[in-house]
Amino acid sequence: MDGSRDHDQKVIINSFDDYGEKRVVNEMDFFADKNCSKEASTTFEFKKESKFDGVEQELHLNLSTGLNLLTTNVPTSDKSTVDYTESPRISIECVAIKSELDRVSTENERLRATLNQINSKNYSLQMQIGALLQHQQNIKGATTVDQKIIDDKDKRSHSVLNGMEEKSMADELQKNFQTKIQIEKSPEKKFQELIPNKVPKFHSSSKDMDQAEEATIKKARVSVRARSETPMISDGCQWRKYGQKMAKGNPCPRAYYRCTMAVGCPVRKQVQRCVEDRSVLITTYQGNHNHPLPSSAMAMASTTSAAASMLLSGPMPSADGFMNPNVLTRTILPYTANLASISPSAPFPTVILDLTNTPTTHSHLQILQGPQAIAQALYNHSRFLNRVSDAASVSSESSHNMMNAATAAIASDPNFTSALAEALGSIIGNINPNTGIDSENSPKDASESNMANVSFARK
DNA sequence: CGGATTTGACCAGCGC
DNA sequence: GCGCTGGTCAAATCCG
Repeated sequence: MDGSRDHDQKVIINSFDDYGEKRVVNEMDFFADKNCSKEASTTFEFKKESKFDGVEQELHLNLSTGLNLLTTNVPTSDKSTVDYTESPRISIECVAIKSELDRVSTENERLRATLNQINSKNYSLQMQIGALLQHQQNIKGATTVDQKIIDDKDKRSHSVLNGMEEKSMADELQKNFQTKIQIEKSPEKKFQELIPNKVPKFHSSSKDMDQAEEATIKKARVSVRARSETPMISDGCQWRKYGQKMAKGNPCPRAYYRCTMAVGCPVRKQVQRCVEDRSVLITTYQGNHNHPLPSSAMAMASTTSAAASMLLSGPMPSADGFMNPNVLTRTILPYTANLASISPSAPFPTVILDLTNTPTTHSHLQILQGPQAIAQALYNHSRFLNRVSDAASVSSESSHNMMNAATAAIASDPNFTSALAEALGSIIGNINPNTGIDSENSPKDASESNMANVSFARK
């Protein structure tokens, strides 16, 4: 929460809740003329704004403190100076309010940390469930994901009817998962055979698996396409150029940068103009930062980190020759099968975020029209999470909240790049969307885009 | 003068 | 083995 006090003694407080929605404490005006009456008590108006499907929703919450903070001693002609010696009560109560705000803020931080932990664990479990269901679907064919969820739901309902306690249900689910894991081991080997040689292979032992996942995360890339006349988009990080090469098939040179915000930070990025449209700048990020990031850099860094995690959830063979990289492919965008696909030309697992408003000629790319389409896609994923959450006896509220967060972030944030990154981050789950998004340091051109494309590439 | 950029050299992976 | 390509290194150069 940040606040500022203008010369009229009106305290304006903007805050971002756990899901990135901007909350405006619209009025906290201790000394406005209209409040200068003995009967006046300080009113905090919390105005929560969100936008979905073009409908602006506002939640007004008026809180009356019951404190009469105004006195007739306050000169209305000079509101910027308050004689606290004449009104010691004002000073004391201001301090009390500030103390209370600090306490609430601290409590909020603590709850947020707890919520993040829960969300992280929840997401991890959900992804495991999704991956298992996906495997099951591919193997058995006839059994759909929805059917499995319905089955799980039926089991849970049946258990509830039988008076089983939640712990028993959890145990049952856990047993089911363990059984599924054993069942899926064989198909996993089968799947490995389908992976091209360039793809880091998933090994059977857990130790090797960890190493493979770590290596994959390091190699996983996030490519951002955005219109920009500048040679490099501003993403909040400090970069040092260490090389430039002419890439095959592109007359524009490719520049290589490394993060210089900390010694030994492994993050690299490549910047190159699109051969098809020189106004489009392609920025490819690789690696995870090993140091704290400023809020202005958090959105993009979170996206790259989330993308690496996404790619780790495992690709799936598909009938069209491409390989859908993970369960997210069919959950976040279940009705746009070609949107998330594998590009045979990508040397590393790559997530492509297309923030331009021009359709590309890539056969595997598909354009979503506007923020609402993104929100719809995210909503689809949210629905999936809801179903899985239900099946796993986990509250679906968090998924709804994620949807709201994603929608609000995309629809309300004037900086579309940050909004998309934030939305993705909140969906992926292991990112704290409350870390501030600095719209001033983000590329202007991205904010002008009203169209986005998310695709996945892996080879 | 120190940090950033430029640019040719070098290396590794891959396909033929 | 050789050539091609992508990625990185490091000396030279630039710049504030």
